[in-house]
Amino acid sequence: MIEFIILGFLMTRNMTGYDIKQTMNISTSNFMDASFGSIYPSLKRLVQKKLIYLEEIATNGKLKKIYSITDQGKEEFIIWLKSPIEVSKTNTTSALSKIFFFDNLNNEEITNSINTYINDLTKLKNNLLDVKEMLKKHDNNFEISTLNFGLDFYDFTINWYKNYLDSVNKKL
Amino acid sequence: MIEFIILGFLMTRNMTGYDIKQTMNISTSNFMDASFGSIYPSLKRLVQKKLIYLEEIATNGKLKKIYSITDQGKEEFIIWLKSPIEVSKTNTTSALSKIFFFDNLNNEEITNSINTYINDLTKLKNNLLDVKEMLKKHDNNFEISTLNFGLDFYDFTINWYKNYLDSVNKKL
DNA sequence: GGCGCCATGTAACCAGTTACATGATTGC
DNA sequence: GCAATCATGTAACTGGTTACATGGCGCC
Repeated sequence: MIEFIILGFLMTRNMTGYDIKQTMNISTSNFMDASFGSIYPSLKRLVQKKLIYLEEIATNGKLKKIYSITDQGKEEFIIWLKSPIEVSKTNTTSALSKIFFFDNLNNEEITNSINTYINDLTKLKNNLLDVKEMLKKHDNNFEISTLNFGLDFYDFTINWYKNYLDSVNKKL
Repeated sequence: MIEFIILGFLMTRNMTGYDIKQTMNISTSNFMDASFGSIYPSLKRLVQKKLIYLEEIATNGKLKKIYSITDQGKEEFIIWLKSPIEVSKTNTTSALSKIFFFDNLNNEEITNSINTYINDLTKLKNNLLDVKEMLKKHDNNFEISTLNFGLDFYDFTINWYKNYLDSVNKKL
């Protein structure tokens, strides 16, 4: 996850590990954050995989490590970005971390991705409706509020992404 | 987390590790799940802490491990249940895992907990509004959709819990 | 001269999951 | 007889966080 976020940032400009952390603080920290303890090791791994490369720049006698994305890195990032958004029952991070970088895709690609996502969410919602019916029939006394929250949450999310799609397509 | 869920289940009846997993499957899996690989080690730890105890029952010559909650376990569970619901920017699990077990609290305790939660959510929402204003002023071009999702998500959640409170208090 | 920010890094820990291993019992 | 379910458990891995360690630079 964090590795793709880093690639996404490096799509727009070259950065140090510290820059990445600062940028996350003001842009993504609302839905996803990472500590230096995960950023620096991720950078190391990304260099090993040749998805980014490292230039050590001497500024005032001090070394700064500037990272840039490679062509292979760009490719892998776009593959990840286009891959279906993982549906989660409780967590919105997976979807948000992709739409944050959607300016790297064209409108058709965005529309496809979001439509697939809305479809997947609708399936989950219908599954949950089935569960609710089943529980009702079997007359058990489990707390139903959490299940209702799930249903309302799916409705909210599905609706939100429908509106998002509208606004994306109005831009053209 | 999973340890408290287990305690919550044992509040109503004695169970084996397997029972706990089955019960989670039909009741909490909508918002939280756990594998055997976390359930069995958790049970071991809970016994060590004396929050539950173990009776090995021979059924048809085969040993079954039945776990029961101790008085100390009940106490710790209620302390956890009454403790403030952790606010999360993207995840609903923390809140749901508590309201699932709220039949262990009285209406006043539930109302206090939810009001605190709504308050905390409102603070987070206002922080995010400030961030949005700041970003607007500084005219940067970060994707704003994710921030808007955050705001709408807070609104949805705050509203949902207000309605939940109404329904809880109507029951009396 | 000391505070805050820039800058990089690692070791220990955490709360789980996945995959594997084992074996009894039940129902068709 | 064999598949599904009941039942328990562990080792390796995962994707991080927290805390710690280090040191330079700018500025008041």
